[in-house]
Amino acid sequence: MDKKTSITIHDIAKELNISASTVSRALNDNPRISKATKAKIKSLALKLGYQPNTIASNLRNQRTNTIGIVVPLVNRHFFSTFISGVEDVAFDAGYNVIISQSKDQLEKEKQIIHSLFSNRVDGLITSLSMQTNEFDHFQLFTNKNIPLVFFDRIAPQLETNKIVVDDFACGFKATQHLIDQGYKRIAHLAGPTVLNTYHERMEGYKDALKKNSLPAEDELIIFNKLTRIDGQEAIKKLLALKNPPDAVFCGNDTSALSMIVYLKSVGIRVPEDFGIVGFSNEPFSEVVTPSISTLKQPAYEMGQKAAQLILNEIENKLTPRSYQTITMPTELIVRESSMKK
Amino acid sequence: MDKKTSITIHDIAKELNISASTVSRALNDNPRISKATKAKIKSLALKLGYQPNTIASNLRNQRTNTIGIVVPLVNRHFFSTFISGVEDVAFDAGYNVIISQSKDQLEKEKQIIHSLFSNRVDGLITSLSMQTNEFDHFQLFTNKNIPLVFFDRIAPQLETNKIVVDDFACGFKATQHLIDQGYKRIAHLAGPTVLNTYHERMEGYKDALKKNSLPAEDELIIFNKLTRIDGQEAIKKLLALKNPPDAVFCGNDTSALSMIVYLKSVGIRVPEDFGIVGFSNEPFSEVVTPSISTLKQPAYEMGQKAAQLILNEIENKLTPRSYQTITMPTELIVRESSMKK
DNA sequence: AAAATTAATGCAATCGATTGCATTTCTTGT
DNA sequence: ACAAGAAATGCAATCGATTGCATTAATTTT
Repeated sequence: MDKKTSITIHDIAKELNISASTVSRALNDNPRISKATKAKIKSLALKLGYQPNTIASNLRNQRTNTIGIVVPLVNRHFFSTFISGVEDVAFDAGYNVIISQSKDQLEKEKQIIHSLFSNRVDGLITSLSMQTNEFDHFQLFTNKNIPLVFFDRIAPQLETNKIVVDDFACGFKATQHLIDQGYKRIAHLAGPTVLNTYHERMEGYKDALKKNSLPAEDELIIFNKLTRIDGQEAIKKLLALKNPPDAVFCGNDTSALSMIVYLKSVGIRVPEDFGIVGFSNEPFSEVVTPSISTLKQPAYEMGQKAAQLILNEIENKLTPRSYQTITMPTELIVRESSMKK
Repeated sequence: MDKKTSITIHDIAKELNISASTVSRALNDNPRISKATKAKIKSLALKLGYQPNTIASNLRNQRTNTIGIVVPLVNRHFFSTFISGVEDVAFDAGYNVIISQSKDQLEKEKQIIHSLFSNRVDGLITSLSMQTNEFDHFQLFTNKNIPLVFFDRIAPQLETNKIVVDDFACGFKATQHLIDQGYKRIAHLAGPTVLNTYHERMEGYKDALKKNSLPAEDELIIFNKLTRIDGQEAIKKLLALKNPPDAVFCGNDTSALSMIVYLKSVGIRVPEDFGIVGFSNEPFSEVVTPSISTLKQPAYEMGQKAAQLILNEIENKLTPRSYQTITMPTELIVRESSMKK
């Protein structure tokens, strides 16, 4: 059972007394090979259980039909759903997907980028780690004109394709909604603003306050990494202010949830006494009590779009290249946590 | 900027007037090369921005340092967390991970398996699709003694390594717990029992009933795919029985949740009037109201274990091989949805 | 200084599939 | 029946890194 070596086109060639080139062409349906020989070759290939060696083919063809994906964490709903979208489109186009996670560490991100380059992926789709503040490692790809698509957390200074949502507008919408609901003093929990996403959300928040002639006080904006614990600490801090807020727009749903839990525990009612809006519509947001108002990003569709974009770039090597930034639609989902009215 | 071809060891060799073999050996720190030449070569490699071509290396070495993973869906918490565990261990060992999703379709699973084989992954970690009822496609791997690890949804009839939890015991624990809480008539929502996991959970459920001299009536067991809608339809059916149950052990948390939502909507109180236990401890289970009692599987640790197992197998080609089935610990997490007492 | 070791490097084949450029085989027309 | 053209197949190089077996260079021994 345990064949020492795999069946290769040479084995087939030998058995049929023809050349390996003919076998290769036959298996690729090259019109230069006669119907008869093709049939002979294919049936023998089947019989011997021939499986092409993609590595050899890749080496010769200088392409791997593989797309690399680097995300901060694969087990975060937004990212895994995005990946699912990429994977589906890629699979249908005959591409494989190699996935790595940066764990939000710049060093790991660098290592991964090098590794994927050495593996000669045909394109790279990525969202930056929280620590990423330099971009030299991406030059491996840009220098050689290997298609590169950023999504969500992008590198604004690099000329590449990008898939984003309008985080500024999202921040604005969320804040405006809280204002419309009658909340008077609105705080914001922001993530690391080196990342465009968190920065834009915050700016949208500020803009909404300004447009409504509300105070945008520094003490109302708290920066951290938006974990569960971060959310809890942030809400404690906010409630301890001389003049505490009566609503918070949170940079993600996780921190929004932990705020709700904390508020419940100290007897502050949501949404009656306090309004909360989160971000990214995690699966739990719909089902907790109170359910969390949030901004929905079309993660799966973003993945599909990213894949389409990169496949298009891979297959139609356009020169000179033009890069697009695609902004995907978002939706403010109003749920209980902010329904004061 | 746009170099036509990449730098290869031959380019380095030519520039230094030495042979490619020497360059190769130097870069791999082969002791046969003198310190001086190594230094010369490495510094030039750095200067030229040499990046090894992993494809070429893989072809020659007959190994890819790549592990394939096939799961039903990457954006399901259990699977993405498992993947995260695999990825972490694999990365530290210098391995890449190629991920595909079967979408619970047998045909897609087959295609993927072939593709991963052709890509010559060094090992394969997989959990079966819901449709998988034949296993011939895995012979590609078993025949050639390529390490194969099943997890969660395994193929009992194949001799391979396996990572599982004791689903039987889980089903038993869940049911016993409901009994202990004073529920009298306990139903079960089962997934497709071609899959060992759902089958075992059901058997555990039955066994618990028997041990407690409770009736195990056919009408109390419903089979479907455990989606949200499936859960809702199941609970409707159960409530419509002449003699309806007062508790359900659900095959997953999703269906458990949708049952809770439905029960709320018709004014049946959980856990006072009706008890619910789910399975797999989805992130939402902890935060919904009432929170869902469930069985926690150590997804991340299972991924780590699977990776360790397969790496060990890859790196110490043992013959004859011995296969192990590793049963990981689970935990019944008792929350509100079943706390009658 | 010649012989014997040891150290350092090079040659050429290999991994398996692909492909430009022959070469051979088969048709067709006259 | 034979030249000319078309059709089918083969040769050999290529993709880039690796490695067993030389070969050359440097060092030590006598």
